[in-house]
Amino acid sequence: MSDPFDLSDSTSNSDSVKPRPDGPSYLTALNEEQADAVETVEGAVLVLAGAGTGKTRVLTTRLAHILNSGHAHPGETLTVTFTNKAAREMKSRVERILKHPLEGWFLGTFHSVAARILRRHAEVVGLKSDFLILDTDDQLRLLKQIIESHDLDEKRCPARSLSTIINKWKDRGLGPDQITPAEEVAFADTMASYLYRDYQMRLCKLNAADFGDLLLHNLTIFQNEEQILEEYQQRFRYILVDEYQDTNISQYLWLRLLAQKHLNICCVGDDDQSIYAWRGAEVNNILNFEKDFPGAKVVRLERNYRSTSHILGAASNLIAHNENRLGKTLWTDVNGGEKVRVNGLWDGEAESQLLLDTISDQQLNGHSLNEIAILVRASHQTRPLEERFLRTGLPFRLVGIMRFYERLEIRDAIAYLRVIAQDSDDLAFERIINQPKRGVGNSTLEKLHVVARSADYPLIQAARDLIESDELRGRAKTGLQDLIQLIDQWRELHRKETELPILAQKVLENSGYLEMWKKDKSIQAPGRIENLNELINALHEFDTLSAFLEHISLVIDNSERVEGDMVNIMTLHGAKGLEFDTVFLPGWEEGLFPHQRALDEGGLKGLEEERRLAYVGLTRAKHNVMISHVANRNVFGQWKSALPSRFLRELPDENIVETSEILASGGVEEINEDVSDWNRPKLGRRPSNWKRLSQSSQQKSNFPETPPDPTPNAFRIGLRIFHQKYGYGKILNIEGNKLEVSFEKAGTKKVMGSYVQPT
DNA sequence: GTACATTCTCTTTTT
DNA sequence: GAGAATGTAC
Repeated sequence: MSDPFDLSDSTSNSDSVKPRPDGPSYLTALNEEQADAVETVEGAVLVLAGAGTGKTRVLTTRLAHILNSGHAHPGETLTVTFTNKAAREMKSRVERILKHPLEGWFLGTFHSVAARILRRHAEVVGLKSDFLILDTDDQLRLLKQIIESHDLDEKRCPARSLSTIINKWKDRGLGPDQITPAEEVAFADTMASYLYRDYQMRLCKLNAADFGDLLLHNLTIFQNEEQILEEYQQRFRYILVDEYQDTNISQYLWLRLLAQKHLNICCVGDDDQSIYAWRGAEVNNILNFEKDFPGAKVVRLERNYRSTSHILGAASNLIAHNENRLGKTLWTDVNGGEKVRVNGLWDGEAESQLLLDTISDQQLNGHSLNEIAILVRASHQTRPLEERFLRTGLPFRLVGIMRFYERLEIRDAIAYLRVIAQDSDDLAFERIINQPKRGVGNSTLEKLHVVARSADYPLIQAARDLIESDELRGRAKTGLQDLIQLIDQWRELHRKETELPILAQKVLENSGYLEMWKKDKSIQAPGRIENLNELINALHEFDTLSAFLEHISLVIDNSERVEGDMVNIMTLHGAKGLEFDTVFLPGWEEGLFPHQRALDEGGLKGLEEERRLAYVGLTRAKHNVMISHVANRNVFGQWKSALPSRFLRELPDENIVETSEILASGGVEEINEDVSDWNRPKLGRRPSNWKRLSQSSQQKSNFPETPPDPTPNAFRIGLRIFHQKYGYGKILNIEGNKLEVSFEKAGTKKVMGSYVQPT
């Protein structure tokens, strides 16, 4: 069975390889450019590797070659990737080439390597080596508290915006002291840098670091303690970097500091696949490489071993519309193949249906479902697909959409464990204090905060003190007392080195947390209990609680079921680095893809990044691509009419086959006019007057999701109608396109005529 | 003061 | 359609 996560090149490129009688066998499988990139061991090397040109092969072979040829011991190499998946893959492939397992080297994500270094020198930046790594959710809670503590209006100064601002500063390597007045942004009357400083102080008190801190603290350590920097510079004789186009400034500075001594750095990347600018990635890092490392060797990999010429043609033409790129010409000698299919459909329902039908056909024709992927722009697009898959009974897996460790119940359970591990973990304590309900509400919590703040000690300590005093009474007091007692018991178990699964089991049972979900009769509850059991199960793999907590904060991998033959559903971002026989790309509509927000916030740059995303999507496919767009999409429970994505216009006719069930009168021509005008109207603002060519999909499905017919209904008073949300009702009055309706269940409401249907 | 019901706002992508 | 913020009932 094929493994969907196998990053190996689909096609062996042995046919194109000139015989290379010299050197070890792993080198003989490379083409000329690849071999050049691998064998240029000394000095700085930039490998510009287009999609499907054997990038991973080059990186792994190069590392194996450095080790095998005696240039360095594993401990003298540093290899950084962006995802744990990529790191794992790289490790196993290098070990496969060398035919023995390796230990003690630095191979991992930027964040995990930085965390490892930071733990060794935490005291330099005022942390203890067992500092806690906060994830996005924790960070947001903390910022919210800080905003509240300064009596700022949360509506006008949302924690989310502040986190974006602070993260951006951190991505650029700027600590609170480096924020110049010119850097200050409009947030709460230029209080952002002040709040940033406050936030960092809070983190320090909590003995915690957020994702950005891992790199930023590393930089501080390197800049302040020269001998520590030198130690690492000396140690890392060879540095390898994957996905260099995605590095942000602090990662870039980090790499540059580390590489300064030996200057043996090899970065692999593709500017056309840079899709993380929103996260601070700086494409200039790749564009400036030769300036940063004078005399650097640049190797271009342009021979594509993955896709057919039609797919490559479509992708190349699309990406050629970007102005900001180094420019590469991918080529293949695999000619022909099937053209890229483009389908216009009436609504999301019809789209899902078409996808499922096509997939069923492929399955009948003996295709492996593992080799099929549906790549969406935004994760909420997966839900209607899921429902359709479940109804049809076709197996599927969601890759990276709902991360296991981000689930509510898992986060709660982990919070319990965190409280056991660290007294100072206020965030975790706050999370579990009234979960399950034990009568400790907001006002009690506020009292705890006041005490903790004035005495400058952890929340849990404040709880202990308040129980002793007369401040609390009733259920708040007993509830809190019981909780503290339980925590002390659990800590005792932990001290006695109770096995983690047993400890967790006891925690979940004694706390009543498990019971809470057992009593819950919502549909999700059984699934949550299952997840909790899965968590207990996962704990078997860890010896200590702190090892587990470290794992979850950085290796937030999904516990996906990889086994079995299933269709892969994931976001375009999540698909980078993967490849499949058949790729479905639904939702190519203006506003969704390119996403309106990317355009609003990023302008032309935003558009170009969206286009790169489209390029990434297309180039995942080996043999078949099917793109689809719909005329009506239900966003938010509201029907919006949508125009086909401008990207469709950028695919050459000779590489595509277009079929459409819809016909636009007005609107579609407008999309053709001026490609450089990125500022399109918002999704559905302009009526597009779609006409359905076939009624088939409407007849097939009489689900309430069916969008309103675009032709105006002849409403009259007394007509019985159906509304999606309110159900059946009678029209009482008509004012323009607004109707006053007396609903059978929901009472009298005013609704838009376009949202009701005559029955 | 807490728990429950209701309203209101957002949803791009992630280590 | 969910999660949080707000309002209302104990």
